[in-house]
Amino acid sequence: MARSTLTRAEVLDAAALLVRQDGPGALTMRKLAAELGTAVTSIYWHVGNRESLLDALVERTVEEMGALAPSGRTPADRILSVARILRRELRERPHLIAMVHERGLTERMFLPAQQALVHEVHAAGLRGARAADAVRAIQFQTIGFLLVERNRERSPAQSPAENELWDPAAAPHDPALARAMARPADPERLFALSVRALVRSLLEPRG
Amino acid sequence: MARSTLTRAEVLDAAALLVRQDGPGALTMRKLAAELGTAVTSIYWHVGNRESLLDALVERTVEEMGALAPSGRTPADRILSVARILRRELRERPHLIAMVHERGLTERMFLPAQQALVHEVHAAGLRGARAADAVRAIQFQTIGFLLVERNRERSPAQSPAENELWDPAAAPHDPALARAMARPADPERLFALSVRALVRSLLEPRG
DNA sequence: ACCTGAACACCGTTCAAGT
DNA sequence: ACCTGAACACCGTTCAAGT
Repeated sequence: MARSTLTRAEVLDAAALLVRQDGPGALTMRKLAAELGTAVTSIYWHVGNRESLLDALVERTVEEMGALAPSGRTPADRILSVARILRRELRERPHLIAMVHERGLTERMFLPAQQALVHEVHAAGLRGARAADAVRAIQFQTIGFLLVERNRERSPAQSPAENELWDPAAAPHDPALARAMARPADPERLFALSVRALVRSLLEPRG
Repeated sequence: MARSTLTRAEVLDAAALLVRQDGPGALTMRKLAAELGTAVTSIYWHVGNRESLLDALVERTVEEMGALAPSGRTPADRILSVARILRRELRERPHLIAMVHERGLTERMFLPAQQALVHEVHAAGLRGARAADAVRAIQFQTIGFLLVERNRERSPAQSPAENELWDPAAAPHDPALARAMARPADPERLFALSVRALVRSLLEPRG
């Protein structure tokens, strides 16, 4: 009942599964071999070594981020929709995205989104260097936000917790502010609010 | 010519040196022991194990981020100055900051900055929940920007490079835009521009 | 209280040998 | 062309033993 010969694609699939579940640290050549029912060394024949196996997974992830369709009536709305799509896609593949990030391929992964942003910013009337600045500012903000957000989620047991950090004494004249800082942030809301605020300012006439 | 007895502080110093130079991956218990001229196992007596050694380094970094003094005449200027100080501090300790980030302690590290932001946002007239949102939006943007920026620097050999990604055909009606996208971004400028744009919008009356 | 070497269970990788 | 086991050089960690 032996498998037909092992395939590079099979190796990648099994590896992707391990990484999706428990992150790259959980991907061991020996564990992977056990999963596939082969000798460790066969894997080397198909993918070279661990590093290039991970590279191949990253490459696949970058390709998967291809298509995206903005929606909304105004350029500002459509830009927000692009940001939201990015957010959703990234949140579905946290480990793999982190690996893309580590390999410095974030930019290439975001090219489709970047092109959509260029289109919208142009439609909003921005031109030349100012349009390029706006696209980059939005792109940095979106990606940056997601990196921060992901970090927060990964470590739910902050010490000290936010509410310990913000006792009312910290903002003596505005207890409502202190209370608001002590409450956990709603990332979805904060994300939309931030992108909207930045976009409003960038698309403003003059500048 | 034997050393006087080994010290926890000595272990931390030597470890910090290794990490500052080549990142946490370069910190090996055996290498560290060699550096200190002791047996590997002595280190365990002083710091427990590798993980808690790294934790201790991170703790020290968090403490070092303590003081910061905003400057400038308007709240908006002072907020920008806080963001700039953060940027400078973080750029001086890239590896350690990444470790703080990995351990989910970014928030605690940023508490002093957060408090400064609360002060300025309050001075600008914002109150309650709206002030809290503004503080968080600025904080997320600043930290996020730095994470993205750091990632770019760490991997200068993007493939394909930005200028290959942006040939003039990509933005048919605005060659100036295409040229601007093909040029490398100036992070310092983009950072100031982004923070200013976001702050302007957040501090605006109404909202 | 502090340090030591030996040993254990894990890695990634190479290589000569098989079919 | 594909797979194998043995071996190598590295890890972090534990432990009984020293002083």
